[in-house]
Amino acid sequence: MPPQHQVTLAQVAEAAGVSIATASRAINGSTRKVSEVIRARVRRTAEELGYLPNLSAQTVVKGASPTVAVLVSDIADPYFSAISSGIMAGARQAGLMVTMATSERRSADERDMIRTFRSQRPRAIVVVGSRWDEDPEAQAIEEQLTAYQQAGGRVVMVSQGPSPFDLVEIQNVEGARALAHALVDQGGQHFGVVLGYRGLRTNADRLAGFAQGLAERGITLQEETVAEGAFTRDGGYAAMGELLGRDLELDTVFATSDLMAFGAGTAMREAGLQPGVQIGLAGFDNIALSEDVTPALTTVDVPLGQIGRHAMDLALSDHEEARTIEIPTSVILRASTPVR
Amino acid sequence: MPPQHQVTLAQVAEAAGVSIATASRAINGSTRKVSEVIRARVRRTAEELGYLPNLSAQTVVKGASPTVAVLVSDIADPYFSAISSGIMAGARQAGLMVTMATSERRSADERDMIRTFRSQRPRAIVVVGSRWDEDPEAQAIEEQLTAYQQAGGRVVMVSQGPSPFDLVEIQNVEGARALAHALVDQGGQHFGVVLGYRGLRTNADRLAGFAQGLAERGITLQEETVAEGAFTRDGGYAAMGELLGRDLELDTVFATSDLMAFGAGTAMREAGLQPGVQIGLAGFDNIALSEDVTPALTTVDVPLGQIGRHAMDLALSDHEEARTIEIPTSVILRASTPVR
DNA sequence: TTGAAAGCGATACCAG
DNA sequence: CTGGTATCGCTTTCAA
Repeated sequence: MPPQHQVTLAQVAEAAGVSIATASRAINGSTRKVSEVIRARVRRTAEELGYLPNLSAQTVVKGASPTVAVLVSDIADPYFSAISSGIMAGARQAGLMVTMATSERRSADERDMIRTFRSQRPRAIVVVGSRWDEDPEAQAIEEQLTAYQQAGGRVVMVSQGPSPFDLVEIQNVEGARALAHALVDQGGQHFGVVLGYRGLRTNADRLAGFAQGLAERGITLQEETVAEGAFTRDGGYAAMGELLGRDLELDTVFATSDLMAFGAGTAMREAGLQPGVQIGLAGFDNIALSEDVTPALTTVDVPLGQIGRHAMDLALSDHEEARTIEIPTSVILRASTPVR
Repeated sequence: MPPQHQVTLAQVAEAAGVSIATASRAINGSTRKVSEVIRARVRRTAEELGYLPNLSAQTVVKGASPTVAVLVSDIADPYFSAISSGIMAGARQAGLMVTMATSERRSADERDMIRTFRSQRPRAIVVVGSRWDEDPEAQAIEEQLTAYQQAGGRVVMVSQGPSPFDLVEIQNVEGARALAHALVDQGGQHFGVVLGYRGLRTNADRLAGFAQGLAERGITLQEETVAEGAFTRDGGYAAMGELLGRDLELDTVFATSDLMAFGAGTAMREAGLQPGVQIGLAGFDNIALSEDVTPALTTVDVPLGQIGRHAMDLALSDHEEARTIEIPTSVILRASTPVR
């Protein structure tokens, strides 16, 4: 790292003919006990010299940095980028910087990144993304976060509980269940599921909710009509291919994310099936483009931007007990699931 | 900001029975002149005590933080999130943290954010996104960046030149020109353009390239067949609506981004026109979902992830003169533009 | 109100 | 190789 020559507070003080202490107060003075005259003079001098406070120095003495650290699985995924967008908007309003890292869903990396975050002494750490069942790192991660919290930081998880930390919980089970009801009401009878990794709680919940919803309408979801794949567009494509290869009679397919649904839709078309015509297709998340595809995608709305905002609200609010904010989801029927 | 109680190096040193200096060397010692015995003991002690280095303290004395600051227009836009993803991958490899901010294309905010970035003493600042013509803040921004660079930081711009800084330049003109050729070769004759804000250089370039390409095939793009809108999905929808209202005879529409094309496509359908059948539709960027929509979108590929990587390469490489990396673009013909 | 000086946590130079 | 100490830039008592 090249050393960076910068104007320091001492130089400003000197140029303005005041003490460092006074200069400090004039520029960042919490309790403004500086005469207007001096205050103005110092500020003008700082401006002229191009002074910029050294955030790190401030952090060292204050003990915490005006920063919120965000860990997401994959920023290129519209689900995460939409949530991040909400977080960043909230952070900006609060005058905080955002430091961001992507884990690519590798929990060992996740653990390391949280360590690095802690080194930064951020005001809050927000972890966005589903937890894995039987994650060998889970405990280490929780310990890190707990230690951080005990040292005075705030931890916010975005995904699903239970969590000892603040939580923004997405109602995956309820949403999937409502979707199942709606699809049956539309006349669906033979359902398939394009499932993201089962080990990811989000997928497990969406699957369980969907199966439950079907059951409540007297339909049993068969295990052979469920194909698992990566929780990505490509995973959806592959899983749908597998489903097609099984030679089942499906009239409706539920993919556990919109992204997977897009991939699944392409696989359907390649097999000569038009989603929305010969076969129904539904997703989950209601990402921005789901209404622009043809046919527009039936899905479950998850208010992504709001989630980010709520996460920041929790991160900034000052409370003792861990809180949970429930995020309701709602079914959106579009052309990809025709009424039969 | 709540004070955060943390284990300090001094405590580790004390517990391990060595001096602070030795403890420092044992843990971060660049030139490892510490006996293995002591080194191991100190490290073990640090581990036991849960010591985490204070990054800010390190930054104060070293003069720069192990960080790269990234400014993008809008992280929810797949164009920017894909580039960011590349940047973050590169940063991680280099062991750098990423601090990120979104400007929402407001250049006054952009200026302020760059100031804040500078306060952080990052190793590099990467600015992603098209510049505005006649931007009143342009000079202030350039001054900020220049000052930062003179203080030893690296500046990388991602978009278009000319730039006094390192630059990752996307060949917008060439791409649009090649697209025009391809579309004419497919039999297109009456072209319309759904244009993002003209003031944004990216759009101006894409429009100019497209017009030039058409001209080279003997077709003059009429101004009345160009409709301008926000550089977003909604802008594309609105601009296409406007174009449709003008009652022109168009057989092919070029939108200056895929996102705008998606919006335009929806507007077309609402007007009873099937893209890819009655009318051709092409975009620009080749974002992830452009091949999953129906009909798959003809577009110009921009290797988004690579761009982020290249930006990091420039940010990390140590050179005197500003460099430019040209990013080639290539036409991808898909079903949204039928051969006539 | 203002200034002098004691830290904050860590690095690195200089002796030993 | 190890330790003492000046120093980084800034905030914050504590006096004046």
